[in-house]
Amino acid sequence: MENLQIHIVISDELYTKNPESSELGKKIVSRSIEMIDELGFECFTFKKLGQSIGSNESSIYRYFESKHMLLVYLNCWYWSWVEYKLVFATTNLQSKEDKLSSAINILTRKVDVDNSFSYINEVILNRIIIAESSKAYHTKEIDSENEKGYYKVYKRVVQRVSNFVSDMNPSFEFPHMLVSTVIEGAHKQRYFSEHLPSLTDVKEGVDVIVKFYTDLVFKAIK
Amino acid sequence: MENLQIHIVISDELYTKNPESSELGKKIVSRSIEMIDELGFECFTFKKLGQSIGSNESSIYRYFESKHMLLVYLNCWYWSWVEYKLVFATTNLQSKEDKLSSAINILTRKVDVDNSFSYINEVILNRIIIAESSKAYHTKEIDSENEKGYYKVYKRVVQRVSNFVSDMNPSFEFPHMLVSTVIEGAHKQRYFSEHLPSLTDVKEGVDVIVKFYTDLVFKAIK
DNA sequence: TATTTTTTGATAGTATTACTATTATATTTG
DNA sequence: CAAATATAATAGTAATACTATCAAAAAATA
Repeated sequence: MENLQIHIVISDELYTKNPESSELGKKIVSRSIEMIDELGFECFTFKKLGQSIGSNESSIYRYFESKHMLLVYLNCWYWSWVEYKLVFATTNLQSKEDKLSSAINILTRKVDVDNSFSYINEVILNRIIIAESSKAYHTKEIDSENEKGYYKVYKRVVQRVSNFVSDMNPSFEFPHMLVSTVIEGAHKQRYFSEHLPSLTDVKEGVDVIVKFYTDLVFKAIK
Repeated sequence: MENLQIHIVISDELYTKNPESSELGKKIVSRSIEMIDELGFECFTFKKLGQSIGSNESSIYRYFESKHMLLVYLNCWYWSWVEYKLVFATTNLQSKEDKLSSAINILTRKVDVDNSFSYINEVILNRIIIAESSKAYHTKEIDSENEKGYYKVYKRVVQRVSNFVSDMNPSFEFPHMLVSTVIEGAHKQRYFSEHLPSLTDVKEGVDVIVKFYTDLVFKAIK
């Protein structure tokens, strides 16, 4: 893919000070992605992050209210990026089948390097979204946070692909369920294939996840 | 369902002292289910649990090493109970279709009261499994804990239903992926329907989740 | 260039968590 | 009734997830 220097804009409700507005802010985001991946979300702390980037804990709190909000921010960044990929890949496609299968491909494939967004490593970000993102919304605050719009990008991605499903088969009753099942399922399968492989049918070397979910969708809506 | 007083046996690696061996132990389990549901796993602590059951924090630690291990225990109890339901519902069924659709029904339906297990409320337990169980295995310790067998019951449930899938269509390549997608998907859809309804197509009153996943499976393996 | 404003760093402090350790007191069992 | 076991009470620890304050550095502006 080309190196378009595109900018992903994140709603200012998700941060206290925009991390894109300074070098320190970008360092906080990029290093936090690496550290959450290395340590897991539970063991990751702002203190450790500060030490690792040669900055102070209190400075990080000036960008993000809490590590929870940082995870919400990363989640939003990730889905904005997926949405961009999705729109980019499906615009100008003529056939409805191609649009849908291209969308499923984007949602279920293994993420590879994208140099359009310099300070964020999408491969690692994808790994932490798979492993940790559910901790952002499996909390007692989900309803109030949803009202504040924290998850609207994710919902928009589901809506876009649901529209492709409905375009193919307008009488199919469950497009949103199908699409959210595919997205969440593909993530789970990648996690399982690494840690609980008997819950999958992934063979070494071959990436069957895209194929599995593509077949599933096209058969479901037939 | 009949009131068979059946006993679910949990591997002794999951507790320090068997909670079924005393009144206090049973109280710990039953009240912890309620409290995790009320407070969420993050805000639930052994101290609060102790206060609530009129017992001491240190006494609870004598049964469970940590609140993480308690969650693993509850997870295991839940899947052992599902496995029992599954075997009970499918034994003696003659047709392969009936076996599979009965299994999908067990895995995706809304749980209702079961008085066979006196001190555990399965309705609430189901709710916390949906909302909190992923926190048990989305940790950095997953691989070592999997080796210790903490997730073997869940894997056995997936295996059993995968066998039904393979019985129906021996050439279907991805039975485990299909079954784990259905189980995880149905849980997610129940969570979404309550908190992020735009990710689903659930209408008030009607339970479409069972129908959706049943259709999905039968179309997938055709 | 000087001054003001903004940003960052350093330090200290708090309440809570997730435990461990010790000892005393009940309760059960032989 | 004695011995063993289970539970309760209390204290203590290191770490977490912050907040508050103030000084120093850097950037913006006059």
